[in-house]
Amino acid sequence: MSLDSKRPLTLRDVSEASGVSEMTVSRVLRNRGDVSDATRKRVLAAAKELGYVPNKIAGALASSRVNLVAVIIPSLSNMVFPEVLTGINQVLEDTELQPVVGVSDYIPEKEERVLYEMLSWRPSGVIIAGLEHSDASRAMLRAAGIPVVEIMDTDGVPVDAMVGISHRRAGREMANAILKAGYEHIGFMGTKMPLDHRARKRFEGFTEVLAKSGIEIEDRAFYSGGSALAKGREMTQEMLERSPELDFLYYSNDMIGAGGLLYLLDQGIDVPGQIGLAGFNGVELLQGLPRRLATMDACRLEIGRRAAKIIADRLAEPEGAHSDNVTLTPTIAYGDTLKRR
Amino acid sequence: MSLDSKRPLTLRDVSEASGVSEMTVSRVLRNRGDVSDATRKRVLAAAKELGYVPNKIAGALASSRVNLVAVIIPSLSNMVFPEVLTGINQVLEDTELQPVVGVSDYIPEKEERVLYEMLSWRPSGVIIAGLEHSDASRAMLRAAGIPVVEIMDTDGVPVDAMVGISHRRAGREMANAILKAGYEHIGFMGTKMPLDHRARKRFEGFTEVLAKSGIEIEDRAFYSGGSALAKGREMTQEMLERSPELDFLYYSNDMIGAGGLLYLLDQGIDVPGQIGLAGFNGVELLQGLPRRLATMDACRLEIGRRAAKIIADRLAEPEGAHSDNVTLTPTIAYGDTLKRR
DNA sequence: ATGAAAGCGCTAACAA
DNA sequence: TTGTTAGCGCTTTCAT
Repeated sequence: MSLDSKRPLTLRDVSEASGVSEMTVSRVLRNRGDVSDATRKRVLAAAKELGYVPNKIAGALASSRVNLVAVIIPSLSNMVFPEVLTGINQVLEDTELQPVVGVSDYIPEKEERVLYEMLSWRPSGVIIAGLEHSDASRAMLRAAGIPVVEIMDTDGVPVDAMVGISHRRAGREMANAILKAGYEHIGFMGTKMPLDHRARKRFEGFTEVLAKSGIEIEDRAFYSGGSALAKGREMTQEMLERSPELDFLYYSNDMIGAGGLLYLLDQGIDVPGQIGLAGFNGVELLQGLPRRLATMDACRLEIGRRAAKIIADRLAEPEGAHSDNVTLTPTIAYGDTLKRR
Repeated sequence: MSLDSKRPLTLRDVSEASGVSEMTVSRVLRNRGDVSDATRKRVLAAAKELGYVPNKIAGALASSRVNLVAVIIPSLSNMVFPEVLTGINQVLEDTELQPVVGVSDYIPEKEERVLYEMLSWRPSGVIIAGLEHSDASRAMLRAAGIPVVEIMDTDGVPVDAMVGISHRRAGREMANAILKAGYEHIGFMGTKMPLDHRARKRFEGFTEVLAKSGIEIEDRAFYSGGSALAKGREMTQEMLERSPELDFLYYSNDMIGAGGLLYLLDQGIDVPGQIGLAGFNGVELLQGLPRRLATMDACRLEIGRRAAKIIADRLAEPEGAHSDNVTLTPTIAYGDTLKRR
């Protein structure tokens, strides 16, 4: 039974309850140094009996070691970032490190605030989405003196390390595949997110390749808010009514692409004969659709794993001359909505 | 420019750079007490110039105040918990409080570990999913001496406060609606998760009502892993081949329900005439489907908001005789897959 | 194998 | 308005 005092328990309480010095209690609780089996047992018993929970704040201050890894991502509400977190978790679970997640909502100022807030807890490392940050944020990252891994994107220069894919290249490859398949009248749909740099880069790579063949995007639409699947449906209908000549629709993410696909199937339109479709991300959801949408994997899980690995390795071996820039190269999944060749 | 030393900056550095005592610097940085405008400016300038980031660890230890709220949820990989987090965030954003998320993967031992880990940072409050926890977890929650809100479920006794819906009632209501609509041969599909107590309670409520009408579930199937949409598809096909007499399928979540719906539409089966369908959660995704699946909202956003509100209020006003048990009552969304009456 | 002393970087409480 | 003095609860370091 625990004493029902209001004051949280301290090492001292355990020390008194077990008749052992605070120092020894501390050693037992951290499995450090030599402690006789007898005292170890007494201490453990006392701690459990009291229901003692160590105070990491005091511990961290004294040891100036904090096993926290700050993870900053733009959003939790599309499946992509949770999957990155899963990857990070998988790797950190085998270490002492604990991820702590902050969300920036794609807003640089908010990212800056969140970063500041997290750095003030003196984490051992930072994993942060994207290569674009405010000057202040970049300065903080550099000044923190801890491993920093920028993830998702490799089209740019990292503060320290980076793990991701080239979204520009992803856009280019999809454009090439589409042209090779013979499509010529292309529409684009995406999110209304000027600050989603990865979507922007994909788009840039995409149009760049089209331009080389003298082709331009013939119609485009952007949405914000609401159910992506429903928006994909609506936007597709509207776009095809507006631009019936289109023979290919490129979506900036799989969810709206799936919405478009469902709409076209509803309408009995021949996919990919009459109209081809492609999305981006390789979300699991697509497996359950009546046809598999063409897409490109964003390597989310792997990115999370590699990033966490870099942090863990650096902390374990602070010496090594680390140059950790990992570019993963996803390939196109043609599915059933993009003619092959 | 910051001095490129390896040692992190301290208040003392700012104090020296600005020629003001540490105490006054501290006051400026926290907007506390009276500080002349002149010194305030000097301090702020010095801090910015150096790129000082306060050390919350030291601050928290000294003040024994930590504006962290521990949030413990079973998973990030279905849309339900991220949405709860959104609600929590919305409310906490207007306060000093910061949510910190831990994931238990539906495993009590892991929940216990995560809780222990989080409590060791001495948060100001805890929001934790579910009412079922290990004895040790419950003991920790009680002993922590901070506000604890158990969320999602209200079928049980909370340690302190709770916010959620009655899943048993949700199951009962759906069963009633199904019976009233005249369906009699019912199949059930769900996740293979003995530890998802909310799904279990819905199922219990569901079968309880059926039993009163002398009806039993005639077939059932459970899945784990993989794309829920795809699993819903497969399981539905298999079940109907096995049990062609079924005229209603009740799914434990909307994703597998959506998979089933897509399958039935593919097959040209009359929904809800020949077969009725219902899921659970009210996920946004359903809006984009060719037919709207019948479902019941889990009130995710509202649960998050109310829980955060309770924590914030208690901390603002530690006196009030709080008895915070909030039961939200979702209603059935009939959609297009459940006959009305 | 165990203990004592000092101090991590900050803030509460009081003094000037 | 500003500064001084004691810790917060632990761990480091050194002694025993």
